[in-house]
Amino acid sequence: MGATKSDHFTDKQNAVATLLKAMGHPARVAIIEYLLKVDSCICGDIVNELPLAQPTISQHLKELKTAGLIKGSVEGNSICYCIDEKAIVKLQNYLANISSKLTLNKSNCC
Amino acid sequence: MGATKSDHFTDKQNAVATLLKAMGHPARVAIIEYLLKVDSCICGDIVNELPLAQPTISQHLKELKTAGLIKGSVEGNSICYCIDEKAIVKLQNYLANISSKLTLNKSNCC
DNA sequence: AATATTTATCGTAATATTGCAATATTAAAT
DNA sequence: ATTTAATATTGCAATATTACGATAAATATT
Repeated sequence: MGATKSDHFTDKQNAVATLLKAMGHPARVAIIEYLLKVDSCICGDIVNELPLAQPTISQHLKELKTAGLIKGSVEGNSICYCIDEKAIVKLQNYLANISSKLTLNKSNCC
Repeated sequence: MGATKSDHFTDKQNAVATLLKAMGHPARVAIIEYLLKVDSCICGDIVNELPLAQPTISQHLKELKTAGLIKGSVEGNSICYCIDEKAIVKLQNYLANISSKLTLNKSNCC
């Protein structure tokens, strides 16, 4: 084996896992942070910012886009990427929900 | 290649990525949700709840534990697992920070 | 002590991910 | 139409992950 058994879990669980996994790599965290830093979605530049080869970054950008964490639109001969706020909010809400349930249940034994 | 170049990124970026990655699998999302559902950290049972073999679950639990998302303590002949609130809060804060910066920068072009 | 129960570890096969060089694609600029 | 610049795709090697059967380790129970 080796393939994740996604069909055994709920759609919600798979959806959340997909988002978390997409962000679960330092290069992709760095990309998100860079997009955040440059404020609006500045085009290009990402390759010069990170210590990775251009094809590698392109691949990471694709993964972030597929997961729905960033959006990209063609802008001249370069491409303009920016964070998709909706995805971030989704994750934020999911974690906030866990967190609030945890603080409610103070019966924790560990 | 194939190994992540963690040494090229900041400690913070690596730390966040590690947490996100640990949660970035449906089985581990399901484990977290189950621990949340049963309120306090009930021991055992996890294997019966999920559609995966016992060694596989044991492995996922280990990953969650290594990442710091859950804590486990021996309780008789079984082991008592529960969510480590600190890790959840860390992720929550990280995403909240991104989110607030995004809503501030309404100069988004996409 | 022997048995049962629970969890961990080992070994291994299947698959996925990461990273990059080489190359292709696309659109702007000359 | 050529050249330049930016991004994507392909192909491939190295490594990591996922999953499970078999087995081990630890503790409870009888």
